[in-house]
Amino acid sequence: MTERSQPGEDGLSAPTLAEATHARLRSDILTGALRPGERLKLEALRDRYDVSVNTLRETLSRLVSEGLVANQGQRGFMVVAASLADLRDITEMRKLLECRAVRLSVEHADLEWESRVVAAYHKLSRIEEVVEQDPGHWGTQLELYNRQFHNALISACGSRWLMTFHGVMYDQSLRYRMLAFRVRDFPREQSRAEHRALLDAALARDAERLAAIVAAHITKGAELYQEENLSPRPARRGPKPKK
Amino acid sequence: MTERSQPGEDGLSAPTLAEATHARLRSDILTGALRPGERLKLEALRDRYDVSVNTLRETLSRLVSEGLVANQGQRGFMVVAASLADLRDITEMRKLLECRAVRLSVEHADLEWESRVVAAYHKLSRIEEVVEQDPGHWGTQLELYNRQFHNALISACGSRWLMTFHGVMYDQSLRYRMLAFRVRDFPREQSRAEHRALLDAALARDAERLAAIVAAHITKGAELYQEENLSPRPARRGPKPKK
DNA sequence: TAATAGGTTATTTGTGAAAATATCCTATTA
DNA sequence: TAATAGGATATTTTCACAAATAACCTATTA
Repeated sequence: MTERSQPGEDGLSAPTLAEATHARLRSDILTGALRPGERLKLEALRDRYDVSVNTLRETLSRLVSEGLVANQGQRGFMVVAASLADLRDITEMRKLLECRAVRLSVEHADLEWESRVVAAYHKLSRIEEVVEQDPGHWGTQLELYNRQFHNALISACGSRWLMTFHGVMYDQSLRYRMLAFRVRDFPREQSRAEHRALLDAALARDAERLAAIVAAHITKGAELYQEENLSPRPARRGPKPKK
Repeated sequence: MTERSQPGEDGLSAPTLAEATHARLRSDILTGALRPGERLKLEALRDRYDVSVNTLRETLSRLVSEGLVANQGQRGFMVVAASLADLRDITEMRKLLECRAVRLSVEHADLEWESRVVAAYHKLSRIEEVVEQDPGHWGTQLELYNRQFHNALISACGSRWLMTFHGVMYDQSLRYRMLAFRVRDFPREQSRAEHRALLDAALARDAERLAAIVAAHITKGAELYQEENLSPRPARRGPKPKK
């Protein structure tokens, strides 16, 4: 067996192997290392992640509930397919949730919230500068700070469920963003300007303006991805699609 | 080993034991047979459901993602606690989602949708009559038809994710309803009147009115449950709460 | 040549038991 | 008496292997 992780390095690391595997698989799906529609054979995954089949099964079951893996009956697991219709659905849903959340956040705003927003913006802004000059290499770090900024904006909404559902939608949209990453370059300048506008609106505690910018930001973000590298069939080799 | 289920009785029954167990556990949590905060020891569950520990683990992991079970670290699983704050959160969330969904449904309305709504209302209405005279015995059937009616109302919204999230919130609110079932009698007449109003508004395709009634319906439903039989601690017997 | 039946392989599903970890009880000491 | 250390028990976590099922290939027939 592989050695267990350090007993509590940062106090928050997941001590169980199953949780660690869950995070790894999830990450591999979100980054596109595991492509949409790809079949997830247990033995192959066992080799790749070096854990037992049962642990994988537990992990995959959780990912099914999170909408990242599909399970159809007795024919195993696969990465959920990607489609333009799905992307549209996710985009609309994320707009609904995030707009509502920022409105609530402004309602309940306090100094703590403001500070979190400012701090998150600072990190994001800095990494954006770095990426500007060395694109490609710091992509994942930028994505992390991007998420943390959006999370900070809604962090005072006071609804655990709203945060949860928003997180799911953010993950889903992130996957589509990652799938398109290699094809088109992201319009960084425009994105930076919008983040700045979000910060300003938040500090001004202008809920309407904030929600409007959020909606526009999300819409624009989603418009970039066309169906170019979404679908790829998992390469069914059997000539028997069964009717 | 226990025998497997019939190979496809109604064409929709889950063929795998894990899925069946998932449904059973989920049902037991929603009906309150497993109380909030109750510790879910694997061996005890193994006896109760007659499946192996691994299958249970898979099942429980899925329920964690669905927000019905909590998992804290290496200390096993438990039914998620219930609280008034959580109920309020769920109620607001369900209002947001269901109102949006009925509005979209009216937008995309067609004859198929209308028929589904009418059919679901008919079933619900009939079982309501039955329950009126023999309360208590047909409770679960009423809950089933209630859910199907609400599902029919939003079934034309065109958003898979909206349906999914609404389903989660409906489950959660159902759990609270079931927890309060033994204490207070449900105001059946008022509920019936509201269902009738929902049907009328749907057939009139009046989105605004429909959304307004939905919001009121959900709010009233949630106001009934006070914190009487929510919390019950799982009876920690160890005197060492560790700081 | 197309289609089907049979057997073979690949994959999933489920079980029991071992290792790791937490919890609990008891006795010893200050 | 209170508190701590040590060992015993209970529980979770993980694995390796067996049964059940689906996928695949080949040969035989119409």
